[in-house]
Amino acid sequence: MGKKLLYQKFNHIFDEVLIDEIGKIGTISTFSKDDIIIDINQPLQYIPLLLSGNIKILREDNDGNELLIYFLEAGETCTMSLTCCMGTSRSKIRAVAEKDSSLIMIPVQNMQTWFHNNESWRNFILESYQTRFDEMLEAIDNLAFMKMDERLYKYLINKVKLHTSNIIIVKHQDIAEDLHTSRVVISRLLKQFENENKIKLSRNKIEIL
Amino acid sequence: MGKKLLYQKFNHIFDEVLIDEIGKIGTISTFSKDDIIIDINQPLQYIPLLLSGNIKILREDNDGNELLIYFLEAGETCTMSLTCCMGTSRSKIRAVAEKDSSLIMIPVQNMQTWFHNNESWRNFILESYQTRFDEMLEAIDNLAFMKMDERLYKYLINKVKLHTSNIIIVKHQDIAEDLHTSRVVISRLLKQFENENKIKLSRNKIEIL
DNA sequence: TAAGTTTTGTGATAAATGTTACTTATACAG
DNA sequence: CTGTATAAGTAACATTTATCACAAAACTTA
Repeated sequence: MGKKLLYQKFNHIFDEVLIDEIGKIGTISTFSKDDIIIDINQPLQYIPLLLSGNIKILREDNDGNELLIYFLEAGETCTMSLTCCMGTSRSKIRAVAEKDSSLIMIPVQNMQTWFHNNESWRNFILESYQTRFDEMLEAIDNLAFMKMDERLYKYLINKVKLHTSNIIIVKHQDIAEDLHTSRVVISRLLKQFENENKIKLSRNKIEIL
Repeated sequence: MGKKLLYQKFNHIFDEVLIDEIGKIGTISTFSKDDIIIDINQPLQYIPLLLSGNIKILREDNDGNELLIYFLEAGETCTMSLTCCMGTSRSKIRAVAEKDSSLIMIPVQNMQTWFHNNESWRNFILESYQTRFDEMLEAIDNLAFMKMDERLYKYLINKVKLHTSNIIIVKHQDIAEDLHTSRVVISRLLKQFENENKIKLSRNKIEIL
């Protein structure tokens, strides 16, 4: 089942030899919504490829406050902790399942071998870095050039795309944590959006109009 | 002369075959302080390797306001616009010479060939991505978790390291542009640092104590 | 040497965000 | 069905940052 998903999602990225090898070596893992997949400072022994679901990548400050950097989606380039590509031992980010997700975990040792021996893996790694790099640039832009209301609205639009639904189930507190701000600020801005007919609010639920 | 620098800076990173080839194909360019090396939306046809000097990498918002993302230094991994590694046609960042710098420009076509044929180049590219990725994470942390005074102080410390001098020649307006804030805010914070005996101020000059 | 220009510092005010407290509404558990 | 817990909205106030205006000091140019 998982191997089937692997083929389905990656057959246009990896050559068949590599897919077979990944299928043999990799371990399928499933995570429920809100499960921590990788934690900060956790030793990295696997490269996870996302088969289904989606994942949010977070940074943490010295006081334990978090910030969402970007979301990962299935089927797309989904190297999560890019430090693992280099065999660096500990994660600098936290990966949390945004919804129920399944991944195939590949032992890190193979990464280097494939990197030298397999052209499709090399291209995949390079493309993953590039995609992540672009998303980091976007995260920097959001923080440096946007006010909180703009960041919030963009966040809501991203959630809608991710869940392919105009209604997102989320608490104001959760949004505040992702955006590294206070719950009151988020409640105020959301109310303002409602007054501007951009969204409709209910408890635990936001509908983007 | 430039070829000598190339050997000196990169002989422990690249194998000899690659260094020779870079020396043959590459064009040495020199830039003066404040020269624009790569501009935003500029078509990318070369991969620049930094031989000497240092460079600052900037983002720009829709109104033309800039933000410093990170500095590049010579001899270290110095892939500047990582998009060029993928043959992406236009730059998303602006690269400006922080001090007089020299670079060797490699036509982009070779990048892909070497990437598949040369292990030392592959390792170099991978390591460059990783280094830049770490610096982007740091830029995100600075923006999300730090107040302007902390960012400013860190900026000053970085400048000191870059120029290997406790005295940096810079205008308040330039700092304000790098940190994407207003000149008045920077002048006030610097004055406060002086009052706290962290720095000593003169016109066009700051000495870190 | 004087005039002009540039840089810096300060004051006043505004806007954005953060924090604390509290009330109200809604969902959940027994 | 009721009590409790949780989530959301609002008020008041504080802090940080941004903007505008202007004066003073220092540097440059003629």
